[in-house]
Parts: sequence; structure tokens; C-alpha cells
Amino acid sequence: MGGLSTIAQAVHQPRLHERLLRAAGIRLDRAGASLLAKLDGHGAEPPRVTALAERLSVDTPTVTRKLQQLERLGLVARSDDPGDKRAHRIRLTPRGRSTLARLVTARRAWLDQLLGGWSEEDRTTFARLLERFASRLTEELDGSHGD
Amino acid sequence: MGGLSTIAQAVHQPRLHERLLRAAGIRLDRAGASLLAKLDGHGAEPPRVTALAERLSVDTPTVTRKLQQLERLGLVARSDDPGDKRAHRIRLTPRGRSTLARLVTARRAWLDQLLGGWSEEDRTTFARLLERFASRLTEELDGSHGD
DNA sequence: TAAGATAGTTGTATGTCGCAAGCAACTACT
DNA sequence: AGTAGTTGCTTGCGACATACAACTATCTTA
Repeated sequence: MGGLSTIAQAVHQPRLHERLLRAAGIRLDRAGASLLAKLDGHGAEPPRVTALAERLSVDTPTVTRKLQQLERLGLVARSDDPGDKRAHRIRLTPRGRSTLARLVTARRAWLDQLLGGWSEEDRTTFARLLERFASRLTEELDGSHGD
Repeated sequence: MGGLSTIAQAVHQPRLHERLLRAAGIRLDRAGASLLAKLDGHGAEPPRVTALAERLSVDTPTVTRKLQQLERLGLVARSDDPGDKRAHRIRLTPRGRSTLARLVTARRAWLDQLLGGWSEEDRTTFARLLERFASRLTEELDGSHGD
């Protein structure tokens, strides 16, 4: 099952990302893209820096700095947390939302292309197992903070 | 199918890697680990720097520098290419080979743990689809060098 | 044999990330 | 209310990853 490393490596490559994003007319680095993605659709309140760091499994300074960049680019905005003056709520700006939308579309198109010859059944199964594995993995990462 | 990004991200995380390798008693960074893995079992001649760069889909300077580190650590060795004085052949030292073996074992154990509750059938299917996807991806990467 | 290609290295810049340290605000305990 | 401890976020710093450009040595070819 060496495919896992291969895939992780490949999907993470700067080159690939560059190509994909450029094709979509988006100028955004990988970490920025991940962050944007985590800002989407979680119903209630916009998340805080800490919450984002946890979702991404990185530390807060990393998120802080990435947010500063994204803010400069006008893709995210921060508001004060009512009830805790230390905290900020992070949300997508309209521009951020549209960038994210284009990003998602581009990724999907790329995936569709890669899964070109696959049967509908294989695709579905793959998606299901991938999702299951991802959530297991996320659990694992979250669960072992205090190791 | 956002699981793909999640997985790529997770598997690539310094944190995770650190933990995994430390548990296995290995002191090696991610890129080093990837490089070692590509040095294994390809029958004939040991590969050259260029070949490694291609396999890893990174450029040659990256490989050169990583090799210098691995060489200092005594994990790889280089010999002159007979027939081309510019080129070098890169091979694992015994120590490199044993490090790699431990690495592979550690990864497998980690995977087994993650796939804990999975049926045998799901595991097999997942491995198969993952492999298929990985090789498609590799093709894609190789095929688009000259974009 | 000179022109161009190729193998590898070094120089330099950007991005990703962690740990340590710090400040401001919050919470709890007395 | 005051002090101690905790939490949310930021800044300082360093390590790693990787790209592009420029260079040297060697090989290939017309």
C-alpha cells in the first residue's frame, strides 16, 4: 500500500498546485488554499484562530501568519469576538468566497480528469473509503495532541 | 471528495511524521524518508541524481542537497558512473537499508492501526483503488513536464 | 573540433512550519 | 478586589522544502 505516500506526496507538490491554481486563474499558495477551505460552511459562528489551527492540525502562529496574508489579499476578514476581547472571528469576504469556489471547481475538474476511465461504481467506492480514511485520520491527529 | 486534500495534508504533516519516526527510533526528515524509499529495489543499476529527481517529481538541486545530508548521515553512498564521469550512482548503505526497513515497518504499523475497524474486503478494495489512483497520478505528473 | 546538450552543483529566494516568549484578557480562588 | 493561573493571539527565530538561475565538467554530434 505504498500508494498512500505517493498520493500524499503528489497532491502536496508545489508544482501540481501551481499548475492547478494557475489554470484556474487563482494566485494562492497551498497553505492559503487549505485555510480558505476550512473557513467554509460550518453553519454557526465564524471560527476563531485557535479553532482553525485545530482543524488544520497546525499551531496557532502558523494560522496567524497565514491569515495576515489572506487578509492583505482581501480574502478573509476578522471581527472581534463579542464576549472575549482576546479572540477574533474569521470569515471569508465575498472575494474570498468566490476564490474558494473557483478553487473547488478547479480541483473537482482535475479529479474528474484523473478518474477519467473509472466506472461509476469504483468512483463511488473510492470516494466513500477515502472519506472514511480521512475522518479516521483526522480523529487520530486530534486525539493525539497531548502525546 | 474533499477527503483527498485532507489525507494529503495529514500524511504530509511534520507533526505526524515526527511522531511516527520518533516512535520507530528514526531520526530523519520527510524529504529524506521519501528519498530513501525511492532508492529501494529497482533491480538493475543504482539510480542517478536525475533519475531520482524525476521519480520524486522535484528538481535536481533539491535531490543533490538532500543526498548530501543523507550521505553525511551515512545512509547513502555515491559511486562514479562507469562510462559517464559527470554522473553518479546512488545506493543505500547497509545502514540506510536498515533505516528504510524500520521506516517501512513503522508506516505499515501505523496504517494497520488506522485501518483497525475495516473489513478485509474494504482494505483490499481501498488498497487497489489507491494504487490505481496513485499510478494515474504519477503518469499525469510525468506526462506534463513540459507544460 | 566547436556548438550544443546533459549531469551535477552552488547561489538565492519563497513558502511552510514548529517552538519559545510575550502581551492582553479572561477565570478562579481567596 | 487582588493575585495567580489560563487562554487567545501575536511576534521572533530557526529548520526544512523546494523552485529557478547560473555555473562547471563532461559528453555528443555535425
